[in-house]
Amino acid sequence: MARQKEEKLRQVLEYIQHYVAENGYPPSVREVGKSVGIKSTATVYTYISALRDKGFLNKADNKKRAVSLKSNAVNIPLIGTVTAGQPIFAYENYEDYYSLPSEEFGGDDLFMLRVSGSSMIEAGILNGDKIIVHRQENANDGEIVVALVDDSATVKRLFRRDGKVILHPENETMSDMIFDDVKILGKVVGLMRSFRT
Amino acid sequence: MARQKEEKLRQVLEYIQHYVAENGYPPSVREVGKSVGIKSTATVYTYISALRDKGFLNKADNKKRAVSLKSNAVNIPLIGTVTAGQPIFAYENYEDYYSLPSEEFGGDDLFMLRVSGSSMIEAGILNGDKIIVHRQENANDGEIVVALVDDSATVKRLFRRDGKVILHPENETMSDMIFDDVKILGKVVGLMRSFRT
DNA sequence: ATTTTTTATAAACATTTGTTTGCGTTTTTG
DNA sequence: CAAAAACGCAAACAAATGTTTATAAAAAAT
Repeated sequence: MARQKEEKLRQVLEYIQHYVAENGYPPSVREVGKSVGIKSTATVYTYISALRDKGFLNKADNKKRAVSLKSNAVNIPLIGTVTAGQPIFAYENYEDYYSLPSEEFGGDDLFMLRVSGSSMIEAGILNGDKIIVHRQENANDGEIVVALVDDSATVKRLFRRDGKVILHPENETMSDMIFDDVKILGKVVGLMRSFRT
Repeated sequence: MARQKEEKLRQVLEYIQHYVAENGYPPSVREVGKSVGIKSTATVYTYISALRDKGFLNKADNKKRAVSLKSNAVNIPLIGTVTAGQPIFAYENYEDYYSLPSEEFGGDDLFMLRVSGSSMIEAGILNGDKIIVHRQENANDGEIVVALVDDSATVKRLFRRDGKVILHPENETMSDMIFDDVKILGKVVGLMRSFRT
């Protein structure tokens, strides 16, 4: 009966996936059992635990319907407004969620920002674009970063020269900003644009 | 106390959205209450019921954590390769799925394509970008389209002059392509870029 | 100010559901 | 075939959680 188990595990996982897709919330242990043809909740329980141990899903202890699939998507919040004083990751600032494949934008601490202005036009970042930012306090020379200048977030390419920090706009008509120090909010790792109005 | 209610409803809905995005499964009534600052489960219960009645979410009776959001996302397939003979929307060509907010990219018949080449660089469309395309056979003057030229998909701005179709690259170093007729695959409605390797 | 309506609370109740335990059954192993 | 391991089951238990009811507090209306 060694093979049976693998087969059952697959069935259970598949059912959970379907159930979540259909209902928007996870199934209970008993619902899984009924559908897969297992009469004991204990058996289902061990299967689900096994799936968790193998890393196919997440499971919170003692909570009802608290399994979730390891999806290959990350949910990234769009930050409405960056306020200087408050932490970026405060719920109140979340305007929307975007769900993107994690292979591409993987990792934690991601957020999105709406770009205003055309200072990065030559890097292909236009006014109105939404940039995907990895939150970090530092960045390497030449990387595109989001920095806090005058209490608002600005996107520029970062350089360090002679102990100074240079925020370089990719736009011929604009000139570099030079600082002794600058607060970096994160590094730009992606971008999204909509041509709709 | 008339206004309070609307505000609380909004808070509850927002919290549920955040919770689901973070955890993959819905919150319990008590968790909602704790976060929104309502001490009675009964109050939360009425709010959730109200949200269901107003159509903001689905809710199953007597089940734990069985609320689900009315999904506002569209799943858009990334088309691996465009083959001249075969229909674009053949499953075999689907390379991945991207789930994006429908307010922004709403509608059916959307697909994504990977851009190769830099013919649209001045429109902010770079080599390696993924464009979001609405499938349609026609487009208006001045719109950016995906057209089939020599059995492969190309992205250009479309113009019609004197009965001819002009595919105009947004790149100084390249020149227009002029045809009597051209097969249009769709109109570009969005774009996604990843700065990762 | 008084009445009415709305909103919030606490407490109790009813179910669902996660988890554990012990025992039977099947499959594998030697 | 016998022993061991793996698997499944039922039943019971323990929590978490949805739901209802009666009551208090607050806000709005009169």
